[in-house]
Amino acid sequence: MSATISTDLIRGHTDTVILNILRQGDSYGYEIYKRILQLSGNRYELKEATLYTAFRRLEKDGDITSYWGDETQGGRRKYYRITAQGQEHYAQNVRDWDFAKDILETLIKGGIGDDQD
Amino acid sequence: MSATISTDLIRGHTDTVILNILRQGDSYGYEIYKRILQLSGNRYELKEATLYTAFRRLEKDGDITSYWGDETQGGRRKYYRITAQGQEHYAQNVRDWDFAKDILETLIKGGIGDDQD
DNA sequence: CCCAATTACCTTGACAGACACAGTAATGTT
DNA sequence: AACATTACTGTGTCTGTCAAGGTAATTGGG
Repeated sequence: MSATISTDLIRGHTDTVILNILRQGDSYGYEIYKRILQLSGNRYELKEATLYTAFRRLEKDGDITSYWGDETQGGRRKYYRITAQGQEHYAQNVRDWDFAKDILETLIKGGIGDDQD
Repeated sequence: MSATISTDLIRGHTDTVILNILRQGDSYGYEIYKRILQLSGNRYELKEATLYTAFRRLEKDGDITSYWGDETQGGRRKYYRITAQGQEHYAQNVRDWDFAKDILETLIKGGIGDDQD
């Protein structure tokens, strides 16, 4: 892996990243893990512990549901599906991110004369 | 305050925000607190506990130094000054943010056909 | 002149998200 | 047979943020 993203820069975005992948169709843990690596060009690895912790959280909150795949042979797979509520939360999270991004830019790079409102 | 930024979206950026303000000149806690409110257009309030925690961390790490103001009368003020190392860390943090931002955009909004590398 | 608001600093304890580490179990490859 | 890979799970730890609490001086309004 080349340069990587620090933990704290991704923090709080994990759920949104997972919901975004599930918007494109049901998937399971290991596939999502691989997909995130691929989408980030090997620059961000969402650790498995973090991923499965997020699944519990999202399912408890009603943003996703899960079901076991019917692989009669081969490793069992637990599939996750985004719910209508999850779709709404995803959309809200994206709005929050777009909103926060601009303010962060100002706070991080802004200086004299950049006052708001 | 109108809409606000969630804690987790700002997490990990606190030090960078403080360093950015100190790049523009020495300052003290309460002034920095107010400045962040102002720069964000009242959309983000860095809590005092967080601010003073960050001062300890930054000073311990050598990114800032502190000295008491010489207000002979009036409330004492503890001023903070960014060090050369702090300047370097600030620059690196900004690079990290620019880098992470693009990847985050992809992970949050990207879909099929957005593969990297 | 008193009282409330503001300025200014600080500490402690708790919480939540991310992850290191450890484990289980099946399949595929050599 | 041995090893890598796929696939899922639990436990305990670390770190940044913040709620809640505290101290003390100054300023402005009634």
